[in-house]
This record gives sequence, C-alpha cells and structure tokens, in this order.
Amino acid sequence: MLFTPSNKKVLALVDCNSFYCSCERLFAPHLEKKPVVVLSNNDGCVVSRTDEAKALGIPMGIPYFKIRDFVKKHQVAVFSSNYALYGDISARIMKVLSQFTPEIEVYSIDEAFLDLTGFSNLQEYGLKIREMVKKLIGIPVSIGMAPTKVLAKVANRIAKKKNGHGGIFDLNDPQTQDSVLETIDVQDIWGIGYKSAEKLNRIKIKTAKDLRDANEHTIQKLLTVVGRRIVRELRGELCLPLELLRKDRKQIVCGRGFGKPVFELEEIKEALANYVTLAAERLRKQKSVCGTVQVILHTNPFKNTTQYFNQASITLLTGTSSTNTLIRAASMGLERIYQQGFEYKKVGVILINLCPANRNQMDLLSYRSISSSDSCMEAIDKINARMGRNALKFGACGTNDDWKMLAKLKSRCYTTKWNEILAV
DNA sequence: TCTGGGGTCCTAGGACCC
DNA sequence: TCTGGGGTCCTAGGACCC
Repeated sequence: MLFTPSNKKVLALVDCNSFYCSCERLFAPHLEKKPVVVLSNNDGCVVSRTDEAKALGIPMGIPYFKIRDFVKKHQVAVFSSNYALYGDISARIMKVLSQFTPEIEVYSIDEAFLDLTGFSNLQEYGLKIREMVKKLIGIPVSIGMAPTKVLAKVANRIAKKKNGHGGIFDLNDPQTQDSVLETIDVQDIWGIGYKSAEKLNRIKIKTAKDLRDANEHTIQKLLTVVGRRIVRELRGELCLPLELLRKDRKQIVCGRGFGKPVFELEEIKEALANYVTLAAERLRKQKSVCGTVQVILHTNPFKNTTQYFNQASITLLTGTSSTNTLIRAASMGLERIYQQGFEYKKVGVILINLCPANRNQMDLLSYRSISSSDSCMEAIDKINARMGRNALKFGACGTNDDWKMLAKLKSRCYTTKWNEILAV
C-alpha cells in the first residue's frame, strides 16, 4: 500500500465503560452481567449504570427514592459512591495508557485522549490497548479514533453503543464520517447541550452532518466561537489540541448538600469549616495560594418553601493556603449572608484568585493585569513603611515614569485613600 | 422523608483610565 | 472643570462537561 503523507492527526479517545460500576464489579465479580448502579453523594441519585441497568430503563440522574422499589424488584445491585477508590483505579489506568504513547491528555476520571499519529494498523493497536487495560486493571474500555477530539467523541459513542465493533471504532475515513454523522443527533455532539440543540433545531439543523455543513458565521452568531470550533472539528480540522500538561486549577470548589434541612448558623459553620479544610488541602497540593474566598449558601430548590440563595466574597490581604486563615475568612463570609428563618440545604466554599505559592503578595494581587518594576515597588514599600503594613494593598505598574505611577495608584484597585498617599 | 459535586470557557455590561 | 472616544479590567451569568 502507498504511504500517503498527511498532516492529519490521529486521536484516540479511551473511555471506561460504566466506570464507577465497573470499579465496584472488580470487588464483586459475581455482578458481572448483572444490573448495577452507583449513587451520588448522600445516595441522592444515580450517577453510573451498567448496560444491564440501562436496559431495565433506569435513567441517568434519577433520584434514588423514585426507583427504590423498582430496583429491589429487579435485583439491581446498588452502591454508594466511593471516590477514593475510583480515583485510585483511574490513576492506574492512565499509567497503563501512557505506555502506549507519551502524548496523552487525561481528560476526566474515566477518559483520556491519546495521540496515535503515525501508528499503523490502528484497529489492532486499539485492541491491544483494550486488552491490556482489561488484563492489568480489569476495567473494560471503548476506543474511538478520529482526526479531532469532537470526531473522536463521536467514534467512541459508536464503539460503545453498536455491537460488532469490538469496542473500537475508527472514524478517520471521510466517507465513513459522512455516513456516520448523518445518524448522530446534534444534541449528542460533545459541546452541544440542551440549549444549543434547541437553537440549532430552530434553524433546521438536526444532525451532526447538518452542523458540519452549516455556515460557520451563522453558527458563530448563534453559539459563539465555541460553536464555530465544533463545526471545524466536525470537518476534521483540529481546533482543540491535546493538553498534555495538567494545568493548575483556576478555582477550587467544595460544598455538599446537607442530608436534612439545617437552620442554625453554628451547624452550617461547622460543615463549612470541613469543606474549607478539604479545599485548602487541594490548594496546597497544587502549590497555590488563594486571594479570594467565596461562600455560597442555599435553601432546597426542590422544596416548596421560601427560597434563599446568596454568596459572599472575602478578599484576603495576603494570598494564603493556611487552613485556619481560610476558615476564618469563610466564617466571616457566612455570617454576612446567613439569615435566620430559612431551611438551609447546602453550603460551600469556592477558592478563587489563585496563583502559584512562590509568588509574593505584590505579585499575587497584580498577577493578572499589572506588570511590576523595581522603582515602583520601592515607592510602595516606602508608603507602606510610613503608613503601616498593607496600607497599600496592590502594587506595581509597568513604567518608571512617576506621573504614570501616581495615576495608577489613584485608580480604584488601590485601597488607600489618595489624600493619605499625598500626605506621605 | 429522600433530587450530586467539581470544573471550564465565553460574553455583555459597568467602571475606570487616558 | 468639561468633553468624547477608545481601551482595559472586572464581574455576573449562561452554557456546557464528566
């Protein structure tokens, strides 16, 4: 066969089948071929189902209390979720996958994109990957191959759904793409959610093929650049490259619903302190400090009672990863928004304004917008020395020009009153 | 009685600056 | 002090994903 030079990428999306359920099956082999579901936190709703459970008609996300009797009747095995276990198994799988290519993006707990550009006999290679993961870890995976991420997602869907593909589907061939995209509902494309699908349907775009062949500008007007990228990816043009390095989180969220309604501030505070502790651990793990702590407090939207949703943001003078400091800030925020008389359902904390811990305070607060210069720093240091620590919260500007510096200092991002600075 | 939790990216609009 | 245009930054909110 002739070798055809091509700059086309070959990406493979490896996706674990019913991941959480498959993990539970590892320790309960007798559940092979039996219906299994895994529930969310507090056993709230179904978050993972095996094919057998799907066949029984159990939908994703259904509240558990609605199917409790049904589940008993059909002898469905039910598990509470065990995220520590799933995380551990996931890490092992990724390790196995990275032996097949160094170019791997771990996309989620149960998915990874692999760059297989240049490999020959993809079908066989895919089978090998599949066998290896099954043999070493015990988890079944499906593999979709295509020139772009969006197409690889489509391919994976087919590998997973249709029997007779051996869990692998190659969508690199343009003719195959043509016939396959026709059968894919626009709503089932990666990145097209419920709202966007509605908009597309309104202008008679129903299938993935319709979307691929649509006018880019029309789509951009409708769905912003996000939609336009999807169109291009469907055409085989790579717009979403592999992200090989794991980036630091830009925000860290930690919160959970209470099992029962809660009324008292102290009780909420205690829960919040726990979440802050967890969030702070994650923060330190990625070696970042946090500049702003946001607290959220909700009543139960499913309940027919007076609703209350609120949030408070606390800006810290100095970036920190200290659990105690963060808890103090969060408690302050909570006190600000807590009101008596509501049945609270959920509290949580969001750490935002994160930056690497090896930057100092000045850098933290100017991290995103303003670049620094020494003379400016010196001036600010002097002002702070005269007026007390942290009189000037933000620092730095891009030039030595005194006038420009003063203009910067006058702007609203500096907390000290201008007259006081003049007095120095 | 009981309805998950943790993320990202994009845009519009306001505030502020020169 | 007034004027307007253009640029940048910040935030809230929307949409989406697993």
